[in-house]
Amino acid sequence: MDNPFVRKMERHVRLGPEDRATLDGLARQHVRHVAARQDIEGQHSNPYHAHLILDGWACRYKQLPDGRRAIVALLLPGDLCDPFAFRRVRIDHAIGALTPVTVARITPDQIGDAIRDRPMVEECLWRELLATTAIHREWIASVGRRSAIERLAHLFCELHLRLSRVGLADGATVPMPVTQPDLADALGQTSVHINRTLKELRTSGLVTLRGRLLTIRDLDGLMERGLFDPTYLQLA
Amino acid sequence: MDNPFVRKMERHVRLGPEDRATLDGLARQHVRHVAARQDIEGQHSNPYHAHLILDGWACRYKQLPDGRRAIVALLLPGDLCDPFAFRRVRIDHAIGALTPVTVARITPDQIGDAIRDRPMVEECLWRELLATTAIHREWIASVGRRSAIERLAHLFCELHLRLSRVGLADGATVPMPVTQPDLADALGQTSVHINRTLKELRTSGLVTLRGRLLTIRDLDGLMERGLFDPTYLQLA
DNA sequence: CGGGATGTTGATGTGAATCAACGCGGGTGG
DNA sequence: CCACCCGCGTTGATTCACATCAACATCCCG
Repeated sequence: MDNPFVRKMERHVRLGPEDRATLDGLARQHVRHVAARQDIEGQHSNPYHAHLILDGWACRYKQLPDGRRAIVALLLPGDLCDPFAFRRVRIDHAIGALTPVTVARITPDQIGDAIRDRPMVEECLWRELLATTAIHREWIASVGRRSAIERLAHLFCELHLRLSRVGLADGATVPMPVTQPDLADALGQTSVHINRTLKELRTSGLVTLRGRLLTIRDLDGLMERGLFDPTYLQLA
Repeated sequence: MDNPFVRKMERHVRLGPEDRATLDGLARQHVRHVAARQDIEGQHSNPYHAHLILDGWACRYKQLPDGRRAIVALLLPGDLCDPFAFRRVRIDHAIGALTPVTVARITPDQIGDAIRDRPMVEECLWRELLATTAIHREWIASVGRRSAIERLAHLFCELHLRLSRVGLADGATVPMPVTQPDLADALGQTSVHINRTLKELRTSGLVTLRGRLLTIRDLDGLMERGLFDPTYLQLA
């Protein structure tokens, strides 16, 4: 009865009890565990199932021929790995677990049935995809035009907000179970420079990051530092 | 009877004559002209209409508080400016004309009716949105992990392919009606550096750019230089 | 036939990458 | 249970890709 996807969707659309039950049913069958650093979907695969993240963090990433890795999205509990799976398209990137991950595997048929029974489910899929594109656009702007410290501050604000929506933020403290090399590949930098930037955020009293927990000491200051405007995440 | 959106969609889905007529009808009413450098939608606006680009180039962009501009997408003929308009969401970015642009204005009702009459229309909207996200991801990888020359080469390959799909490429020659400052804001660089990079692509015999026309002298070489893998655009 | 936007080139500056070294911690195998 | 070791975090020295600053050429439009 407690599904991070439902928790997130309830912020945007009005779900009746049957809608909630249907969405919840989708996430109950075929629960699977994936170890950290394992792929959930390989690059250029043609996924048959959709996956909903129930616990843990994953990422979409592209591996360039010479080994460089670009993380193009972070997937948190409540996020759909493959909102396109039921369209049977070949994906252009891999999906990898950054931590141990629990996912629910959903077949195209299940989604089709759910949509037929409860049209609101399709509305949820649209919302989810629109939110994804909004986040993508913000990342493009970040990597293209924000400085190192602005990028990191912006990402922390984004993650704080996204985790709050699914009930995973404990006030100003949020889990941050990724390594500095992971952050580097997500922000288009090196882990060395992430480390220095992190230090700068710490010494300015904005955040502390210890033991895979991020504590935001000054949210307003952090938002200002990252030029963070939360409207893009509130597709309501 | 000649609509760039239809031309693009026919590469992905099988359209019957009625589908084609319906899609074409959407693009026939309320054709509007927008001058270069005018906004089609303002940042943070809450668009009521969807706009389909019939002619000219536009872009999605975000203006940072201090004036920096990030172009997060290029919109070519056949692209939908607001695949989300009929979901009534507030947008998080502006849409601006880069050249004089002709757009078709479409109301949510028209889209709703079209979907009800011809379910294939909704399929087309899904495809369009999925293609958009794939391009977004490629841009994130570009700006994050590709060098200046790789980025520019990659963008030229992308535009060549996208323009070909709507019949706007004349062999290896494609229109490129944007300024170097525009390219700079799209690739996260400065116009000065775009200029030098362009020179490098020219002296390596890969492309020439003159009079708003890009000629690709060596497509294979350009694709290699840009680490370009076209699968992401072929969501078929 | 101007004049402002755009393109081009050179000189110089700098933010972030690279290279390198070392501490630390947690997992693993002997 | 301990020793090892590999990945991660941290810091300093150096390099480099790209930004910035500046000057001038060129194009296009009115």
